[in-house]
Amino acid sequence: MLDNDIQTRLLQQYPMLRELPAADQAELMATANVIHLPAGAVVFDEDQVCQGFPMLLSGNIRVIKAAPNGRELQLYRVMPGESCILTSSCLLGNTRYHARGITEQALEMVLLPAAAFHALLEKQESFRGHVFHLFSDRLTDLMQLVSAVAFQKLDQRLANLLINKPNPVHTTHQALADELGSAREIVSRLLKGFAEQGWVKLGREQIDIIDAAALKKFADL
Amino acid sequence: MLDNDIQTRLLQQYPMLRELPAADQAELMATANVIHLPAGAVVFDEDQVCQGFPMLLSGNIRVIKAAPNGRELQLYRVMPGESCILTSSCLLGNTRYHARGITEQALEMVLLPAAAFHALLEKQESFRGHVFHLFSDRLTDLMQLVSAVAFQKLDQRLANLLINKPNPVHTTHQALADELGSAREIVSRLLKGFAEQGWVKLGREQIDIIDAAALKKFADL
DNA sequence: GCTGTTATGTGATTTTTATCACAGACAAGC
DNA sequence: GCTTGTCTGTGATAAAAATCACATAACAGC
Repeated sequence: MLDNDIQTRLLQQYPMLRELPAADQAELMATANVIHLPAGAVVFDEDQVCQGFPMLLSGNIRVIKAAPNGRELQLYRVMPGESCILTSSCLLGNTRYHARGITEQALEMVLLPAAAFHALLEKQESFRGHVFHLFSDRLTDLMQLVSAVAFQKLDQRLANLLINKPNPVHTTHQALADELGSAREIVSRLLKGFAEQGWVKLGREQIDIIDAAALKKFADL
Repeated sequence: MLDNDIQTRLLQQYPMLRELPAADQAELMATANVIHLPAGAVVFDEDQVCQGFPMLLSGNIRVIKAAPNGRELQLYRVMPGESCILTSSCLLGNTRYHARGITEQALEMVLLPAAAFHALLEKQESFRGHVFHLFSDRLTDLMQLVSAVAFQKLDQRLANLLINKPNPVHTTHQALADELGSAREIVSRLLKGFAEQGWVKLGREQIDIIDAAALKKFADL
């Protein structure tokens, strides 16, 4: 059972829930539960069964594919208000997870149990539409990812990654490598190259983007 | 309007349609149309709007991402009885295609117009379930693809590709390269390596797999 | 048979990415 | 201050893939 504060915030992040008939909304609030996780926690992992449909209130989840040798590749991030295509897929197809979800910052989320999710999906056209729209958006991202990994050089992918982050980029080279599915040294060297071009300025856990236009141009060369 | 022969074959390939109420089934048969395409035809392309939901009777579609430099990568194949996740996604999210679909052999398919697709999805739980199950399966494939492209070496991916095709593999090195997103020369050389190991025997447009077990072992090393 | 087309083999070379092995730099805590 | 741990820079190599440039081989149609 969700308390009042949580309910308010849930409706703020997922306004589609407001469109539910009062009874359904009440039932949702009664059957869902809140989950708190610290940063770096594993939300779900490869081959695990899916527990329910997550709706994020704060924090976010990095969904990654881990390679046996310790390298990883980020598939996408789930932010508050968004949905996790993998979870939807598991729930719809009754399959297991094929990736790992890790909290980036401390996470607060409402988990709608599988049965309730299915019931809502069945009854409520608006809910369904919303879920599938999110689903479709994410698939588009995944396609771009495949194409980038297959055809683009790492330097272009890195440039693209940088310009899609808020300007002084506050992160480590290792974290960037993990998003790209590569190794830290490579990222360091490529960044050095960018710095020599005058496109960025490097600092500890910080990258200042000086010439975003040049980066952009380089990224989709 | 579909003729009787087509209707019969459609129901054979997509038995889920039998579960529809007679009226809905009749309407579907009335609004859908048959499309014939020769081998190598473009069924849909990047940035195109989605026309409807395809159901294949014979032939198949290769769904690929094309790189600007002429290289390509196969995302998946659609066979009779299956559905195209990209099309579903476009229809659900009202977005455009993000890949290209090309017929491999001559194609015969029934196209359910977008409006009819949405109506069925709305009304018929069984239809919905089926569509989403296929959706989910395909997503799993896509995840495996991302992970393979990101982490596996080409020789392993090639080995894996070979053992998943009917034995004597009848295809060209270029076609294999296109499936893998690589270049023909590389595939030729790797195949030569396999032949030297005694795993395959090479011929023109034909690869005989002699030691599938060894290939398999090598593939998921 | 000859001819054009498509498929394959292969050497030489370059580019890109990965790996290993440290050295230095910076920050936080004592 | 010093110590410890994390982050970054960098050289040396190696490995994997891509690219270029042809040579040969097989087949298809006259």
